[in-house]
Amino acid sequence: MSVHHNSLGDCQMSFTSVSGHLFNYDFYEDKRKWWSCEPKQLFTAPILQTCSDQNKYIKNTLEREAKRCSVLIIWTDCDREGENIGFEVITVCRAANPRMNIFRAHFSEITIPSITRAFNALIQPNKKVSDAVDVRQKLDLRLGAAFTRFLTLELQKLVPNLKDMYKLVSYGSCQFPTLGFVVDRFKARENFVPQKFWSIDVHYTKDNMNACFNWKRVRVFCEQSCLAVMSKVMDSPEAVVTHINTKRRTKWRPQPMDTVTFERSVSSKLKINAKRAMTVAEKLYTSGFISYPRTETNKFPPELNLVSYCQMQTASPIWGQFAQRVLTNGPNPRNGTKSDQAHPPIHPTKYAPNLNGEEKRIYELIVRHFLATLDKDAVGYETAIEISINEELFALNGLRVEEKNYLEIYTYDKWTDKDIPQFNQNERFIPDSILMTDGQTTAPELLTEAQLIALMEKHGIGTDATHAEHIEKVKDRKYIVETPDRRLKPEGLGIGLVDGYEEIGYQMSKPHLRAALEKDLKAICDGIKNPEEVLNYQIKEYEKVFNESLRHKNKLFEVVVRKI
DNA sequence: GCAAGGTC
Repeated sequence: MSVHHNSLGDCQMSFTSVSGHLFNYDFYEDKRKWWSCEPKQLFTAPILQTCSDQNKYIKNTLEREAKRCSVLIIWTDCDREGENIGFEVITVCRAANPRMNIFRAHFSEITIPSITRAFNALIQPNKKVSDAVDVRQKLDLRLGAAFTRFLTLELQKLVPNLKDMYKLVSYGSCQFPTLGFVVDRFKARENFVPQKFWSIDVHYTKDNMNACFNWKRVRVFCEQSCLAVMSKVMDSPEAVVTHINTKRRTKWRPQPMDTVTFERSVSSKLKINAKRAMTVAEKLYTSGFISYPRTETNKFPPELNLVSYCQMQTASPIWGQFAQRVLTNGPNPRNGTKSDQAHPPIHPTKYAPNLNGEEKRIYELIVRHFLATLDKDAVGYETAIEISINEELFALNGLRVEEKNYLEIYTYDKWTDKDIPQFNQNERFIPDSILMTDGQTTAPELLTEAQLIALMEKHGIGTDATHAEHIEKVKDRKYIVETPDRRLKPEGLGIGLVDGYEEIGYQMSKPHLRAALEKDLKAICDGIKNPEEVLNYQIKEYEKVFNESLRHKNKLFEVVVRKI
């Protein structure tokens, strides 16, 4: 937004917009061809900012408007990338009109109170935050280009028909850790050694119900000790009820939906991939049916008019009555604690009765989730019975769901009654049977997409907008595949790359490197570290890895080639 | 033919 006046009182304003970053870093022309230089040179080769043809129109608009205005107010998202985009706008406008006064609006959602508040409390743009993004951009470009060219070209030398199988072998600071998570789980599964265990179950039929009491020690890994307990129990097999305890239990309704929750829910509950989920969400957003789908916020801002969004849903023949009930009792959101200071949680913004297919299912999930967050937790009563047989303890748990509440709308969650017979304190009985059982521990399953996204978020790999893309990329590179039961399995090339780097002593596929960078970026934002120093340090560290890859390239690629 | 981050 630019203001055509010296003060912010009585003035004319003009609004214009950008669409993501205006500029992108790239190497100069002489280094863009893959064979133009040694990949190693890309660590130090000069780089420049380029503006795509599409973005040139936006740039022209900014320049034109800047010339007519005396004040510039930046209203980009109030997150790290948003601050950087703000500075791209500032650079363009200042070049067109050096006398401009520049301000930054700080707002966390687009509601009238929030916008008004931001306008009345304009601040200065934060260069430090923007600098941190510059460091990330430059580093990602240099590392990505250098390692990707190196890996691809070297491997092509060794495997002449590589091109038929893999169009390129890439490295990226997010791709590799994403791959690493998948490989880690695969290896945990491969290397898993099952362990035998033993347990004891007590069966007793009462009130026409077969009750199975579980051993309080759950299980032991030694057959002899289980046999010892078994013989003690059989010596005097009368059970006495030692405790009866009934407790109120609640099952919590979901928290407002952020992007990661959205992707994970769609992936696990609707069996639709995260990438596809985001594409559909994008479409629902641009059609006006849902709010902005890329958000890290899981609490509703007080200014958001939940009542009106709820009201819209009362038109539905399926969940209209539920929406009405939410309105009567609340709405009563179960807020989380995360906020990206840029967007509210994902919520429906319009009733959409005419959707079909995946759009319909995804919209329905968003609405059901939204209404569920505004309702009440489910309430149940858990009865725990404890019995003692010759001093050995066994337990039986029953559940009675008293109020389903949010579960009525959030049909993806299940919480069902478990009926058990009535018992009295000190009641004695002879069990129908006391059985020693055995089993063995089972290997962890391969990762699901939902689990992988959770890991990425936990370790700071990628952003809300990019998790799904990174997963898609490592699939596209043939580092991993999706199994028929929707689990992620590494392929030979993926395992080879991870092992190859470990072989020469670098954990390129572990999340620590990216996490360390994130920490440095935070330090730049907080003014503790200098951006140039961080950049130089990071480049040097990766250059070391690169040089070692060169020095040990035989060893590195020997491992890779063996696996493909 | 490279990255990751915006966004459509």
